[in-house]
Amino acid sequence: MESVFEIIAEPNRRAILSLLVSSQQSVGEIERQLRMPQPTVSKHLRVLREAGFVESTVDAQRRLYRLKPEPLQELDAWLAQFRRFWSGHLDALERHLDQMDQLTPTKKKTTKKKTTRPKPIVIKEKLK
Amino acid sequence: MESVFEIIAEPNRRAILSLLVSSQQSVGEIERQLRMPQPTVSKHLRVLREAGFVESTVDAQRRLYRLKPEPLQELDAWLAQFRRFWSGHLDALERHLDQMDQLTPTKKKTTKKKTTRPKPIVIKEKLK
DNA sequence: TTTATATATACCTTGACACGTATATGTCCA
DNA sequence: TGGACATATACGTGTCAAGGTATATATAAA
Repeated sequence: MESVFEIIAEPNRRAILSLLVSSQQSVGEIERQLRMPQPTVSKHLRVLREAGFVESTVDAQRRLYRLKPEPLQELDAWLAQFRRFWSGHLDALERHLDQMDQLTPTKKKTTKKKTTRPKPIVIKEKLK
Repeated sequence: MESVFEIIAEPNRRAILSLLVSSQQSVGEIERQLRMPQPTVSKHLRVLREAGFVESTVDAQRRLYRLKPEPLQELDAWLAQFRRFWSGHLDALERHLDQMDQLTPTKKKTTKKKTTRPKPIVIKEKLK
């Protein structure tokens, strides 16, 4: 369980991270919101903590976990080398994501209206 | 091997992706540059192909593999939810990355000069 | 101090996947 | 047509991580 990549490969861990993005949570709160057994939550939190994704503070019996930015920024840094590449493929991105929307229906099937999606940010910096 | 995240969890696959970012490569070229056995390369390429990370064209006996942007963009999209969060922690990022530099010595230990690093891009768009 | 609540950890089992070795498939060239 | 070259796949093996169940630790509350 070395790399950032292996850590986020686990869906439950990603769920925990996404949950913590809004605010810090106790183990019990995570447990309830994600409907996973308490030992599972604790074990994943341990992995996340040891990898630097989260940190915790003690509040009586509770432990409050909150997000730490560095590992995710590291992931972002890795991804940077590809941004230059895909800047030439923005149209393909639109098609791909719109297709994802089709496959994951949101509310009800109304008339297909053109999805307004924020333009991706293209980074132009020079990469080694 | 469902998700994008599991695909890139494997170091050799990440190496292949990084290699393909410059230009398309044949299996043999990848094999030589990354010094991994040919079946290993082929198997990883298969995984990458089935997950949409790469595509190949036939050139006589060779197969030329090139990058496709969509899955990596999907990863980028997932990461987006955290950017707003870490925009308040830019200083911590600097410290973290500079620390990484320390641990991975580049040329020789000269006097510590302030590393010039391009400012991270902060995305201000609204996220659900 | 007992009991309840909150969290962490130990142990076991299972399954997935990465690797190595061998071989199959396919294309070029002599 | 028969090898040489390039790539893909099949099979057996070992490792490792995730889950379940049980239990340990620690703090609050009665």
